Amino acid sequence: MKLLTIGKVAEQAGVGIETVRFYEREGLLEKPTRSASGYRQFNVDVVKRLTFISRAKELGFTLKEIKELLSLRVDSEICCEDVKAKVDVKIADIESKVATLHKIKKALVRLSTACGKRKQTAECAILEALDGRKSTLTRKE
Amino acid sequence: MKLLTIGKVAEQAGVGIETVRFYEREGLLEKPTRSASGYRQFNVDVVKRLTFISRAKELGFTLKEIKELLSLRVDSEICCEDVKAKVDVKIADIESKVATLHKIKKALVRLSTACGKRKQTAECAILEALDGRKSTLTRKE
DNA sequence: CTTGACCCTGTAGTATGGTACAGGCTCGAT
DNA sequence: ATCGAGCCTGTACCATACTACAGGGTCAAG
Repeated sequence: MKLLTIGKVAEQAGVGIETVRFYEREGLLEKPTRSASGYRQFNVDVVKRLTFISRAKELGFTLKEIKELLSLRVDSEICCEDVKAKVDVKIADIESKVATLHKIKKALVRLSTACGKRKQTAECAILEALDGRKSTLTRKE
Repeated sequence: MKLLTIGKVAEQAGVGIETVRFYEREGLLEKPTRSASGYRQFNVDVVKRLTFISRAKELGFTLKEIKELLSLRVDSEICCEDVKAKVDVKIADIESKVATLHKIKKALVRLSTACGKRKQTAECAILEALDGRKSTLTRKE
């Protein structure tokens, strides 16, 4: 089992060293073991976790939500019914996000194809895309 | 053409009054006309714009990116080639987001169905979902 | 055995996206 | 005419998610 220093982990995950320490403080990464001199010794799989966090952030999940997503796995060995309920909420969340993205994309595609053909039709396409529908995303209180 | 006060606009869009003023300052909403006494007079379509901003935010777009998305429509009458290029970048962006969401969703579905059946198989599903793929999302520098 | 790259803790500062006053004017119903 | 709800500007503050020191210890190559 290979152990990495914080610098290696950060580099491989494409994040800053301070960010790794920050995530550790915030409980998104579990506390690593320490060398005799106090250096953090990370397991390689932390890189994967960091990558996941970065992606999830790009998708509009907050660190709090990401922490929940990540904890689903750990908790799943404890109380399965609860976890299933939580997971299903997240799934609905994601489906809603995907649906909204599809609408925006459709509007953009319309804009793109209209470009250079009939300019007038493209007007307001983006705004119209989401017209009238109420968001079903769970509120971040 | 109906004009609305800031309070009405905020209420109808489900955001705070301060938020509307903030977006105006940041250039996400164009400066509304003013009444003799200085009250803002918003056109009804601002509600739509505000709703769009809220949704887009949930999808991980920054206000800066949202501003760009919204400006695509206005600019489209000015320089079409440029706009098309920008729009196409946004489309690729969205496709990448959707793809990542699908992966996370798949992992969650796996977790959900595994729940209560074979507990062991669900382990790490979420992390494995995104393993090894590099994000193609455009960086927010 | 030194020197430079790397690590430690702790604290402070930054950017983003709001949110909350303070202090004051306005509008409309009574 | 007056009183409360609503609007104005301006400034200050907040949470989130980092980012950047300061001041000091560690490790390994030469």
